[in-house]
Amino acid sequence: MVFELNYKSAKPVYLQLVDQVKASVASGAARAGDPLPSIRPLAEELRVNRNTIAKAYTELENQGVIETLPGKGCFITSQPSPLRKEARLKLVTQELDDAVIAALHLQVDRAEFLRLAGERFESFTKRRALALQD
Amino acid sequence: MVFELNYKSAKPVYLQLVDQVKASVASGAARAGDPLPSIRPLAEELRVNRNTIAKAYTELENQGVIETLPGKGCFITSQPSPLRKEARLKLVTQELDDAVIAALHLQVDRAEFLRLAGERFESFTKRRALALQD
DNA sequence: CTAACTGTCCTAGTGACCTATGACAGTGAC
DNA sequence: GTCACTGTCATAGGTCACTAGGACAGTTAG
Repeated sequence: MVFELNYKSAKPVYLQLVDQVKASVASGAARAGDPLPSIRPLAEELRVNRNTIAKAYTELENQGVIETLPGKGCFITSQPSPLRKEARLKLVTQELDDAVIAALHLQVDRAEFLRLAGERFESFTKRRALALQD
Repeated sequence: MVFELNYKSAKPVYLQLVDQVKASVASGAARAGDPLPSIRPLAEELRVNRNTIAKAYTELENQGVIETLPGKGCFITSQPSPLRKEARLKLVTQELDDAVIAALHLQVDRAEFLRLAGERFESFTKRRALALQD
């Protein structure tokens, strides 16, 4: 797993890590059972404090993306979301609304928006399919 | 313009205001030339400090959503984004990637994702069309 | 057992955010 | 001109998220 941090960003480092782990899982780069990098070495590599990594892992565990085995490490979970379909659609809708608002402010029309949406979805699912071949 | 603030949210109040103004513009509820509420009365109504509203308006002006006429107030701009099409598509793509990642984590498949995307886009454009009738 | 690793808890410093207040400049009605 | 409005700036103080370093408990290899 390769992380890229933007220390100047308004988004806290630990949330950047959360997003990147979730993106890795979505793209298939990380699969159920895969271990996450150990906190201390990763902190040293990224030049941040151990607790920053630990906070990211705690957040990922709360979201059900990873699980912690005491003394052994953190691992990607096989994750069926426990939420009802209604609740899951609502969460995706909120993300889509942000994208729609951005599109309307940036003069991106409906056709182009939907083309991009399909393109990006397939970008992730194709990468996931490739990763599953290994 | 009606604002709803969540004081417990992790998102700063001034950014909540920025998002809501941008959403109003996207939905047509606010149109070019429309005045924004004056800083002092709005601050009193929302029970926040004047500076919090001022910070939101400053951010909106930086983003080109509104403009300030000294001594008169703040107004929605007729806003063609100055960015090149390439740059605008990149920004929308980033928003869409967030939505795709959420969808994949929440077991929302491609068809449903694209259906939602079209539905939400039209939700905004329909409201905008209705607002233009007035 | 020791040693080296795993994640976790506790305490503390920094800075963003919000608040409060006063003072300032530009506009328009009178 | 005065007065009431507009947004802006400077200052100061309080709160909390974020980050940092030390000490701790569980696991595994030797």
